[in-house]
Amino acid sequence: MNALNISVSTKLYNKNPEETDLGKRILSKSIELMEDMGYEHVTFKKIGLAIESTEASVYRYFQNKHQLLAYLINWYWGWLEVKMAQEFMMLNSAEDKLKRAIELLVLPMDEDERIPHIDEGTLQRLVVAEYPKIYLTKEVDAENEEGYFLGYKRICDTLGNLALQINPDYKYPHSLFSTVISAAQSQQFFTEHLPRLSDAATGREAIVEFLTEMTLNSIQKR
Amino acid sequence: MNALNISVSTKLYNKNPEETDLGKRILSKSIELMEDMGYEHVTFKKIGLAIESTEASVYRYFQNKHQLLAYLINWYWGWLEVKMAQEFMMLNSAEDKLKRAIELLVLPMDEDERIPHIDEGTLQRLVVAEYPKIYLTKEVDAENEEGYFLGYKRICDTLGNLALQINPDYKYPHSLFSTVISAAQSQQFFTEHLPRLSDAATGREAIVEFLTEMTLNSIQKR
DNA sequence: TATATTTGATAGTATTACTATTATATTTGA
DNA sequence: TCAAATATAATAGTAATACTATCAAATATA
Repeated sequence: MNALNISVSTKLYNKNPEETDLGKRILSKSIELMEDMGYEHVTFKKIGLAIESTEASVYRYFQNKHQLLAYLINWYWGWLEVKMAQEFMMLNSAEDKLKRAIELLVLPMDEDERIPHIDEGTLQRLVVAEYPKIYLTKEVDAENEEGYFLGYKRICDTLGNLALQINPDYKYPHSLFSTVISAAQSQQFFTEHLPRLSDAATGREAIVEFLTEMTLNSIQKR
Repeated sequence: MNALNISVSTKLYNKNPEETDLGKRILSKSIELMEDMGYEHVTFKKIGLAIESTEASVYRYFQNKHQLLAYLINWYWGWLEVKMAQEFMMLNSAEDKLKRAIELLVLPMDEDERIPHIDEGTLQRLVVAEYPKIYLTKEVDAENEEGYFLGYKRICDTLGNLALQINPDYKYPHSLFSTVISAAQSQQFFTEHLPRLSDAATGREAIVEFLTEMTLNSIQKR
């Protein structure tokens, strides 16, 4: 049992990986492998090898690689939600909470030692590199019904509600935060790989500033 | 020869598909197939069948499916750039040009009858559904050097310069427009498949309004 | 008409994404 | 504590995919 448990929809696994040692090794090693060689180059055979077990064992926990990625990404959003809730308790204004949320999305993450089998920093980089792949498929509607995207939707809602506290007339809270969250990811990627698509040569702080300005200017009553 | 020719980097094909009848059929049918069944489910064998030729023929034009998608998406950005240039001639203020650019990104496209082998409307939907897949790979740095993302970068630059005409002190023109362009795509996708991530139940006009507001509020001097 | 190029037809290989089977551990619970 | 249930390891096998190679027929070009 963990000191902290992140809940992920049961549709995202065959057998709950958090409940066994082997399951935890699968999570831990697949984060590492996917971040190292990229989602496309990972196979269940390679994961089996990395966990010193077999391909078949991995299949017992996850139906396929896509489901495994969806699990990991949902776990990340769930964990970020917990993290945000913790930090929001120490802040009063909705504006401060939004600012902090943007920092959490962009700044590097420390390992949460309550959950030793998951390296949150590596997972964050994995999400940056792979995240749109879980919904950009022809199966999106079916998977949406199975709860594949709940984690992400909940975070958008939370932040959208903060925006409405600042300006109850703001018309686009969902669009704004799905945009901000996905920009938080893609600006990190662009800064590293396609710098002409960002102005953040100075690093992550600049991304935070860009997103914070964009968010607050959009919401503001005028 | 076309009345209008969109130039795409020679690194994006083995043999120029615009130069032969078979090549044009490959473009036309692969847009259709990818939009219908999704990138992942398309194979060169299926394209070969659709063009009433063979797998090997498709390989003569493109090294692999990823390169083919990159070609199509670059073609789309090239074409959009031409379209924007045309429309901008009829407008005076930078603000009007930005507004029109956002409409072109979001509103459905009519077929350009100067280019009969490419259905721009279908291609636009393909870009919405698949576009991040061309850069979210471990090969991104190598492919960036080959010019895989030039079309996109040029459009970001053009729009960024318009923003600087409105406010020469604006600090994040590249970040802003890579964000706006990618939000233009993802909001279309979300509206259709994950509506809780957008507020555009009323349709594309709402997306245009959301993006226009966000853009102008971000740029504005204050 | 000779030559070069493009295409069509076919074959073959390595890898991937699974499914199935069975023997052996390990856990559970009566 | 022993029997039953469950989990895992080891292995095998299949269909599809992503290519590469070969060669003859068709077509264009000089």
